[in-house]
Amino acid sequence: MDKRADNSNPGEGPRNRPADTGLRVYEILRQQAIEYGFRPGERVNEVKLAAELNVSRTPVRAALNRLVSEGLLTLVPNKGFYRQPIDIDAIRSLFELRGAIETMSVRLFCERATESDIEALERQWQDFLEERPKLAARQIVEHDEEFHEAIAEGSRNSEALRLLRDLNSRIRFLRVVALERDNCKTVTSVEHGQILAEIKARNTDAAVSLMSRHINLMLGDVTEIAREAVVRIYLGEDAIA
Amino acid sequence: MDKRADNSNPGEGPRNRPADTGLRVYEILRQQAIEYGFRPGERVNEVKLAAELNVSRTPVRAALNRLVSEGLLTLVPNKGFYRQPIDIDAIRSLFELRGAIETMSVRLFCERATESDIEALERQWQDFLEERPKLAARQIVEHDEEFHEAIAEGSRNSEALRLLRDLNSRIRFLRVVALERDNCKTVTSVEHGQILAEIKARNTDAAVSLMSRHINLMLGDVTEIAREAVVRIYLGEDAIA
DNA sequence: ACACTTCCAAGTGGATACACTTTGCGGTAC
DNA sequence: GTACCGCAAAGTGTATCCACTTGGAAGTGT
Repeated sequence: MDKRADNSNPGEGPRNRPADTGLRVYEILRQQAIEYGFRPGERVNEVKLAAELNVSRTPVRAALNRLVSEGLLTLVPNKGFYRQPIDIDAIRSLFELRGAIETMSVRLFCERATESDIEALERQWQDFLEERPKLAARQIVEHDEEFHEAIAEGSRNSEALRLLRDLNSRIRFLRVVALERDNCKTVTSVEHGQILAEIKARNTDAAVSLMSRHINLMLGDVTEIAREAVVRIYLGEDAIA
Repeated sequence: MDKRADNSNPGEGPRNRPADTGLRVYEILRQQAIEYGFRPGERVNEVKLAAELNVSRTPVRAALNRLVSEGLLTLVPNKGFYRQPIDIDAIRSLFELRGAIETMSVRLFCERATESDIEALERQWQDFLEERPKLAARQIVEHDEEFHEAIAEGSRNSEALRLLRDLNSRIRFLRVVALERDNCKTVTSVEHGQILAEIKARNTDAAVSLMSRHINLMLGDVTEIAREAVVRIYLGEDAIA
């Protein structure tokens, strides 16, 4: 049976564009991996995935291969792909690494950003301030990521930006969990305001040290956060309540 | 025709272990990409590669997909895989990024390394000192990478180590070219010695600033190095002489 | 009852088949 | 001579097929 959608009838319709199923599958699986739709340590069943997505195993395998290089999965020969387990050391490493990237970024941003870069950053920050009360934890984290990624972008270092996006997606789940656990008591936006002020004054060192503190705040709680995350993964959303 | 090796005759031989062709192909192609066996910007022909390696397109595509996520290739839908072009800004970004990782690593190394970590590092450095005169540029670069990777390892940050290895392989070619151009005038090992001394004294700040200088040395010449690299890629080894 | 072997189902890894897209070349109309 | 059309070769993207590995359940002997 042809698994492809029902537009096999001739005459009209946008026709099959098989070329983009690859991208589509990749994005779905990436999202699923990030959100721990695959449980940590769990084996990923290619056949089942292919069936769920109504495609063959080929694009599934292509996507999984890429996710291996992104650090989300591992591949055990003759066994298959496994979601990377939650490893406290690895998580700590990721947060530390993010700290190093961000401090570099803010330093370079101070040196290289144009006035309009700074204006854009400030506008983004103010929009966030307004919207924040209405937002769920996950959206707050995403906005936070955008702020930091904007800085990385203004730092004119394309590789740092790329890496930061990677790191962010790998720790997003944990940050959301942490934020929900704290009942959103985190003061992200205030600190962003302070950093912004120093950036505007081009006080590189002050901005860098603020950023460093801002990022490393979470390092102490990594173990607790990871524990909470495991609960969430295995018991679902409402386990917290 | 069956492309597999001639051990199809029954009775003996280690039999086909088709499982590891995937890994083999991946490593070969990765090496080839790193060394610019694929020219920058060039399209990678899957069929030709598969034929050269005597495998089908499947493992080739798997490897290429992973190399996309490693930043060595890009994928253009319906066109194919392309070797990432040599882009001055991207290269500068990579060197900057490496600087950030290395300074973090040496800082954490000073804080976390055991005495035996330090002893091992020193032994490694001295071995390098002895061998260095006999070594070609490429081997020198590889030894240099090992020194820095040992520091990253001692910093107890697995992700930084992983990333550093990635970055190193992506800039290795350029570093080899730079070293050959300079007629090996670079004073890597002396600087390594200085860094080592500060590490042994656990002078974190001094070690960090030495490292920072050590890494950023090359940043100024990036444009020149890239130009030289292009010559090498297109004209072969002896173009320099 | 327990250990050992055998065999089968599930699943991965690789090869091949096939559909679609791109591209360059040659022919034709103007 | 030039612009356009169409066709065919080359090559990518997906599906399917087959070989091999793994793991476990059922069966057998002690």
